[in-house]
Amino acid sequence: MSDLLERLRGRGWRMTAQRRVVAEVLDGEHVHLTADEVHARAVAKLPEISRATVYNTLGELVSLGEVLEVSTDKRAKRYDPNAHRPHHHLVCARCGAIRDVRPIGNPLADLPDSERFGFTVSDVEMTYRGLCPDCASA
Amino acid sequence: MSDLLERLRGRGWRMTAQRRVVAEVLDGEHVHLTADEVHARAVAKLPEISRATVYNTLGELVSLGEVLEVSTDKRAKRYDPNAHRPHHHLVCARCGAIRDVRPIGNPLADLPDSERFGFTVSDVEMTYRGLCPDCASA
DNA sequence: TCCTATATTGGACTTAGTCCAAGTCAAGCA
DNA sequence: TGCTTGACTTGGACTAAGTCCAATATAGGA
Ligand SMILES: [Mn+2]
Ligand SMILES: [Mn+2]
Ligand SMILES: [Zn+2]
Ligand SMILES: [Zn+2]
Repeated sequence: MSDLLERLRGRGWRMTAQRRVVAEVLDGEHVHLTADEVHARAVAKLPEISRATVYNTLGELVSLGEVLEVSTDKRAKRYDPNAHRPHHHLVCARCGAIRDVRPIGNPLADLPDSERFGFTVSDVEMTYRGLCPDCASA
Repeated sequence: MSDLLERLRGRGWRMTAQRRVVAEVLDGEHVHLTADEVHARAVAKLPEISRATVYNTLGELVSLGEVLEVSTDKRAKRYDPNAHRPHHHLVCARCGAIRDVRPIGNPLADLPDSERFGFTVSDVEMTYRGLCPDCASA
């Protein structure tokens, strides 16, 4: 994620301890944390970081296209650092576990003109639901 | 929607003025109202109906499978009476207009085993995004 | 018509998130 | 290296969406 920090510096960002910590927390694959989870992990590394700064930083990262907001459940938004390789999500209906998935085919092409109601369709978001191995065997 | 009222009576529901009004408000196609919108329209017909009752009734309808909860934007949940014919949604990114759509093919089959991570996948929810005719021409 | 389990109500409470005025500090410059 | 300053951070107040509850009302069966 230090390439992320580089890109941000390139865009004129001041490199503060808070922003560095948020970027660190958002590192890895299958990472889909809520703002409060990001805050909790950030506090572990930098105790004085505020909720407001976490929200600010996440919002900035989203509007720069470096992080995606996903709303797979009906609760808090989740923040997904895997923004540069398009993907969809598979969610456990019981425990909430989330995985990144890449279905085959092009779902945009599967919406016939007669079902477009004159819209200019540019994007599709898919959420698969089911039970993860742990929850299925319990 | 009076067949809905019949089904509810059959399930032992007391038929109150409040429940009748909520059911009336949720009538039609392409209906995707928030709880507050349902409440506002219900108040127009039955001024003394409370927010709590609207939430209670919507929750009951959802758990009976008569109404779907959809979260197409990141704001309030929307309530969709079109629960008996499976469908997906097409949302205008600018004004929020929502249409019911039926893509061709079976998106469940498009998720290869190697992308299932051992999950038992049972369902998929698709949200197409774009601009509605009005917003595209503005 | 009466009775009572079921439904409704208003308001307090919670959760997720936004906003702001005041204080702090990163980074360019002397 | 030390100043300066505008960008950044902070805590707390505020909002929106939704839940919960004790008190009250009523649908529908006896
Ligand atoms: Mn993801
Ligand atoms: Mn719908
Ligand atoms: Zn699970
Ligand atoms: Zn529109």
